[in-house]
Amino acid sequence: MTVPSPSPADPPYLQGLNAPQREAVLTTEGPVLVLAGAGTGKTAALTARLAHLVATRRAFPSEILAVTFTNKAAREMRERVGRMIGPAVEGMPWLGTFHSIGARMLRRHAELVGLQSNFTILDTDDQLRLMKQIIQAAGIDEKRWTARALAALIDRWKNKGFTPKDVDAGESEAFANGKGAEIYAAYQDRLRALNACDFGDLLLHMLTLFRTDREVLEQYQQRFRYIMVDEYQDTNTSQYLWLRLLAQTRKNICCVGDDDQSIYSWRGAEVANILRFERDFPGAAIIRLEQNYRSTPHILAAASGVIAQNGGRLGKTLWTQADEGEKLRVIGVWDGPEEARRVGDEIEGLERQGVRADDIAILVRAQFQTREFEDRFIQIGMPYRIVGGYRFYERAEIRDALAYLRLVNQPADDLAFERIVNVPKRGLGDKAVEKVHRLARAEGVPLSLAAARIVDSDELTPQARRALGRFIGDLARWRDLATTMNHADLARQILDESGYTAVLQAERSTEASGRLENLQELARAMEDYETLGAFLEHVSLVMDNEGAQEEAKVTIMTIHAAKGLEFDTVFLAGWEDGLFPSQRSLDEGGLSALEEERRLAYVAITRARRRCYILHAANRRVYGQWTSSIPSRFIGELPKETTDVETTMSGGASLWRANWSERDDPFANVARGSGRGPGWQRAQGQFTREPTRIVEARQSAVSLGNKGRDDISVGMRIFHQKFGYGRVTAIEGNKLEIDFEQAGAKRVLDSFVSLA
DNA sequence: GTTTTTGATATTTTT
DNA sequence: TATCAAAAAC
Repeated sequence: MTVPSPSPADPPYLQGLNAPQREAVLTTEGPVLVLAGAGTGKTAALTARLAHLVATRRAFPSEILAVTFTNKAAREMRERVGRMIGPAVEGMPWLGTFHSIGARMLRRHAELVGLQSNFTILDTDDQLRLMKQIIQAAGIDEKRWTARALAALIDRWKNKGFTPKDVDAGESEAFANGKGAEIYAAYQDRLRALNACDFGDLLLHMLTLFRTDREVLEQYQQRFRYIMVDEYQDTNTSQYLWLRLLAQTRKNICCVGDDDQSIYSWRGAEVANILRFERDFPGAAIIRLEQNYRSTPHILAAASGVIAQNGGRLGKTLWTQADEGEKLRVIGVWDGPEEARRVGDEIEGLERQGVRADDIAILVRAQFQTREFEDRFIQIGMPYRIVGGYRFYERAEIRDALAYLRLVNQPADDLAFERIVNVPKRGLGDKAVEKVHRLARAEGVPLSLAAARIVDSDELTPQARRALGRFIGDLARWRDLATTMNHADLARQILDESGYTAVLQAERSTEASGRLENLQELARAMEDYETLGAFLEHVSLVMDNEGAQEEAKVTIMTIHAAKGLEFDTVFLAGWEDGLFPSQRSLDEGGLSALEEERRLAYVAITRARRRCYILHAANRRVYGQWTSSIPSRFIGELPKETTDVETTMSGGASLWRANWSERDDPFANVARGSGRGPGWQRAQGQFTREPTRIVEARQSAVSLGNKGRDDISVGMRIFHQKFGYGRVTAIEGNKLEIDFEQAGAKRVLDSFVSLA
């Protein structure tokens, strides 16, 4: 296809796009694969394409299926398309994540798979608790086959598009004493009885329907004139089959992705899907977006140098018109704390040069690495933000409150019932709940119904009977109120009348007051939704909540969480063999696991616009044990001319090297011999060393401190934002040593505490 | 029925 | 080293 050159007559959505981007927009008919490298304006092309389809009346907005993986990506696309085509974007019900679209479809056809349309969407936590019950019922050794492992197994099957019938005997044999498929079937039966489904089901149920019910499939094939898929490299088999069925008749499917950024294979993503696109859709147009608008040539060269070590790539050559910029800096330090200190120092230096904290990110391989930085930043008073960790809707108090609401919304939700039947404590222990369980099983009814019946009998002790009766009565009343009352107010009333708030108020700790605030925030968030059902759906599908971004902060997060983001300055911490690439990927998984780690390295480097620091430490504490390690092999793959290497160890490179020299390392010969064997790094790990020098360094830093405030003295009780209440045990300049009631002994800056 | 003690167990986590 | 869940003690 010939690509029109830019002209003033271009519609607005084409302006500012380069030639390949235009081609991606204008090639509307037939299958299209857009290979979009990091920072090549993928989203711009995708949204313009959507606008183009609507503007040229090729399809109504409601006839376009546009799927993403994250809510964030979906939201962003909706906003950008809205800016181009105006309010017509409101009529795009089929722009969303795989799961939200799957849920929307499934609610319309729920009865065809044996569910009611108000089914509950279970999260991982519910899933696990359910699995535990099934394991017990099946009489399987819980130690050998944990609920976690079996849930993961079923997840994997669902990702592959397997229903219990499709699990072949060989695979079933290998798990849970050959009961794999049986457990899977039992799990599905339970879900149906609970009128619930898990994340995998949102796709799998629809896939099954598409396969078995021609009418349903044709209805959607007819409707979707055009299909667009973002991050195609992350699709799993079930999603792939789902898409292929939908695209079968019209074949207007446009997939955008980057095989080099496939980092979710452990979540079921199949890079193969993108690699074989041409075979699946013969005659597909392949468009490469290779002009990078994000990073400097040095950063691109470094990223390319690393990813070039991988085999089986579709291959892209990123280029840029940007100025050369700074080289990457590879910094070797003695240990984890020094790494954090060093990064803190660099950031302070950058801020003095006018770099804003929002433009800086620290990316780590694993969540536990964030702690070292958190400790340091609290100490020096640097504002930071940790992305990931617990999310709002995963907090215990929120999940409790949600369980109440779920039970009001859907009486058959046994998992919700179990969660809160004795929360807050109302004297209904295992014994009482067990009786309700038995009755429910015997009569084949939900727990809440069984509970209502058992209250009318003399099965329970008078105390339990009274408590359960009250609970059931409350539930009935709330359900009644739900028909008339605004649901946010209902939530507040439920929390009050159940005694949940009272218990927290009685607790009087910082934690408890935080929880109360969270609950208030929950009720407030409910006001944004039309119905209780709509709110619960939102919660199930959107596990994150965006808190308002107040002040400029440095962001600390995992590389996985950083995918799709960009920052001026990026610090990549912990580039050591065994941590990154992870020990797991070195021990098992073979070449493909290592290559995924390498793609992760590629993603990490390409997050940087202008400056990229890579750090590695000689010693690190892992699970409380000091472990020494060598720089990541990925550092060796960085092209020499793009990097500056330095080490901050006072002893210089010799000391650094001494750490694994033959002089005191019994495994040195193994190490030098193979250098690549999977086992030797672990052997290296046995060799530990206590870094006494660090303690001295800390003390000297303290003595340099300012003179501090004069309203605090030893023995005073103070309050700290993060650590709560504590007593001052020592003062050194502006630094305080405090014995916190909750957090134990910590060293903090005096400006961060207030008098209690 | 609730609280304390022990003990095993640890990546990445879009939905 | 922390955490979280199951077992034991209260």
